[in-house]
Amino acid sequence: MEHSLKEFFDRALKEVSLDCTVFGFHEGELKVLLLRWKGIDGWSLPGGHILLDESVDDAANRILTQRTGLDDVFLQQFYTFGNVNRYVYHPEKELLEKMETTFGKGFFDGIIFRRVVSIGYLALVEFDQVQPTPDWFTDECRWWSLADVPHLLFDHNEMIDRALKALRQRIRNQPVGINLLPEKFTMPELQRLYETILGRQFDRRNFQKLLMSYDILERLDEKRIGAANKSPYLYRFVKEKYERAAAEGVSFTM
Amino acid sequence: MEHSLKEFFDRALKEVSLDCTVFGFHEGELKVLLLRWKGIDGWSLPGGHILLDESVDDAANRILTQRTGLDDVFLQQFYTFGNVNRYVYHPEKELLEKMETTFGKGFFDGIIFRRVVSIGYLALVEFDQVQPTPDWFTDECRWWSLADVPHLLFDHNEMIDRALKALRQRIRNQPVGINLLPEKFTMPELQRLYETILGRQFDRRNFQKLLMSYDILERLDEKRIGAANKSPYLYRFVKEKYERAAAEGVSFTM
DNA sequence: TTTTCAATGCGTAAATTTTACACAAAGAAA
DNA sequence: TTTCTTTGTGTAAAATTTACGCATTGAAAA
Repeated sequence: MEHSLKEFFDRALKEVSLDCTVFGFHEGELKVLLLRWKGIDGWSLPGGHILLDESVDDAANRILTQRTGLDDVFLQQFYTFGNVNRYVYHPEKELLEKMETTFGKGFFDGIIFRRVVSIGYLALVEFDQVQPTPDWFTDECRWWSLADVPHLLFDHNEMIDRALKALRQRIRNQPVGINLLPEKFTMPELQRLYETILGRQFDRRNFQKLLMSYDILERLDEKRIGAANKSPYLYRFVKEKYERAAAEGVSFTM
Repeated sequence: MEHSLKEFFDRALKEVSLDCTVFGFHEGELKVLLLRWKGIDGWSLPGGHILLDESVDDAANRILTQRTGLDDVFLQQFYTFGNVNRYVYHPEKELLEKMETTFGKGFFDGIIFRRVVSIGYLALVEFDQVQPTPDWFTDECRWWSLADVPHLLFDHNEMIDRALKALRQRIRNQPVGINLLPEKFTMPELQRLYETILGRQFDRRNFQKLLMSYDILERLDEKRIGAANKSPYLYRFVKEKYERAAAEGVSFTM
């Protein structure tokens, strides 16, 4: 990493940033990945700036890989945030001062942030596969339940709200489960995922009927054992069929 | 207008721009508003840069008003374009040289465009109400039928493609007609608008049934006379009801 | 070992929504 | 007056979505 921001921004865009809302699904809850900044006491979404020779999509993938250790995940732009007062939640000046305390006087020399527009990306990852990795800028990297998300820096609470709305829209046309669940899962687990994202309950039998009608799932000869009830079958997505469905679009009508 | 770009960019973001795909509906066709640049022989979407004290949405409205003379129109962000090679279609260097020929040597002094990310906006306007107004940068301002759109500067052809896709999606959840049609219109006119946008035909009777079921249209006691056939009734959107429907979302299921 | 309890697997009937379709009437033009 | 094109209207069939019950499984409790 460079010793000064200036060196970094000689290679990157200053007025545009990119923030990822990373969703995971664990113990029947939707979680979001947040970072605690070094030096200042505040949480935010993982984000970063775009290198000059890198497309915005590439930048999103790079940042996500650096942050979660994951590659090749669902990652789509959903909205670009450009309010004048995006920084109002934590005045920039105060923030810069605190960071200079941490990183040393002169850290910001040659750099003036006039204003930053941020491109919001929505990422869906398999919770168990993620290795949250705090970096040079970050003290801590943690999953939060949506309900518990604290007051974040900048406009990042608004970003999460919009990301969730975007997710709710996209789940209706794309078979999103493959991105949030492990390789093998039961039908009730898949249903709980849908119920959690959409905030509604579905009829067990109708849900199974609809999902199977997409012809993207395969029932395995294995069952999940251990619980005090009838053991449910395990399913998995059939990759080729899934990809065709994702391209053509499904319609989740419940 | 400033005499140098530098003066302008002292007050505006350089690395972010904004381009509007402005759709209008005329003679049963979907049209898009394009500009021909002064100095260089090329067409593009109307766009511009964002002032430092102006939100991105405000900038879009300002640019659109300057360009079309219209205020208070449907205007929504749909995608942000950030490929490294966005300018590949018309190499920036060549473009700058031509512009210096037109605007005078030194026009670009103090300004280096490293790279520009552009936020795409979708605008829907009433064709007859628009007064296309070429500005200082622009030789000509003209409506083009979608099928006839020429090869545009930068990635603007791709922008129109994506804007149309976005429009097709949004027409399914928002009663978009009000933005593209004049105050009063006939049911066949409304149907033709939907058919044009979606590129499909609908049954006349089912279309009327569905649109009336939204409870946002009012049939007037007037008819459109003049054509060699039975005179169709005129309809109009009932504003309050329309706004409630737009907020809650309709579902155009055909 | 037996019983209990909670969750799963499976199929059919009812309700709702979407699609298909035909004929009479209006109005300008021939 | 006739012709021609387009509009206004309602109902039946098809498809989709919703509602719902019972037998079975497997761990835990008795």
